[in-house]
Amino acid sequence: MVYLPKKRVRVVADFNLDATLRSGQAFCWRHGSHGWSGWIGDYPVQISCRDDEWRIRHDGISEAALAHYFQWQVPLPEILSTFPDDLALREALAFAPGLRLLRQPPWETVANFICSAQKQIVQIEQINTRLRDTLGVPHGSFGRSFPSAEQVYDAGEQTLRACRLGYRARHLAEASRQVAMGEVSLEAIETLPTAEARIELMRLRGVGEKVANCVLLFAYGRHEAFPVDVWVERILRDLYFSKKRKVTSARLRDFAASYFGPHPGYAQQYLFHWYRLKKASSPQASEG
DNA sequence: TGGCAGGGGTTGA
DNA sequence: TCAACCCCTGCC
Repeated sequence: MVYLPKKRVRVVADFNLDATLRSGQAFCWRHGSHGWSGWIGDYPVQISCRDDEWRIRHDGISEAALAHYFQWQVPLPEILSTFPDDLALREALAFAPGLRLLRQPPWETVANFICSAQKQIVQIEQINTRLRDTLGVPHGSFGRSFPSAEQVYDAGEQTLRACRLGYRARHLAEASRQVAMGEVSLEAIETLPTAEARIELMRLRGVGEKVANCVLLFAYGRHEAFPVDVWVERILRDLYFSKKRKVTSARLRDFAASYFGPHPGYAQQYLFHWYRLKKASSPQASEG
């Protein structure tokens, strides 16, 4: 265990670190006996919670950057109060109170979700680690930060295949080139309306509608983005539709856009986390 | 211990 | 609309 300097101890209301980091939105955090270790951009960070007090060790990251990443300034109760009052959401909220959507670095988020195609969370975490170990910049004995688009582009597809990305290597190599060459500006996307931002992201190789929505939600803070993957499809069909009738994916998307209010992305994160960890593993899972 | 099915998607025909 | 794409895990 490598310890970073302890520079800050602070208390944050309505913040559930475990649920936030286990909910499948970030892949650079690892839990150990001393809490969570991970990265915020190029900065290694260690966090634990004891006696309702957050103990944060880091190496130079600003307080503003910490708050931005964890979205501590977001009025969570106000957002949750906009959710429709149904049984599933009530259970999901009770299961993980204080779960927050992160604001992760755009390039790292794009790369992670390009690699996520047909992968389980554990496997995405392994790929994230291999990309860091192979291509990232060393930060003392703590490890390596996530490689930039330029570093991934320089590495080339064969190196990415050696990181066991499989067919995703070609996608990530090409996407890194598009970003490194400035064909797609991840900075400019920040200022675009969500619909235009989605189209711009989907110009990247390996980025379809689902990945684009993940990036919009987890990197750009667009709570209106609603990624529909096989889990979310499963959840919506199970909880909100009759199992006897076939429901198309397009119908599910329309339903989500109109049903969950102004923050559907937040709602899906609570449902996803709850359903994946609790409901799917319970004997009643198929009873709906 | 090895074979097999399937997984948090995208692309291109 | 559908096959192809790679690798890993769980199951038998």
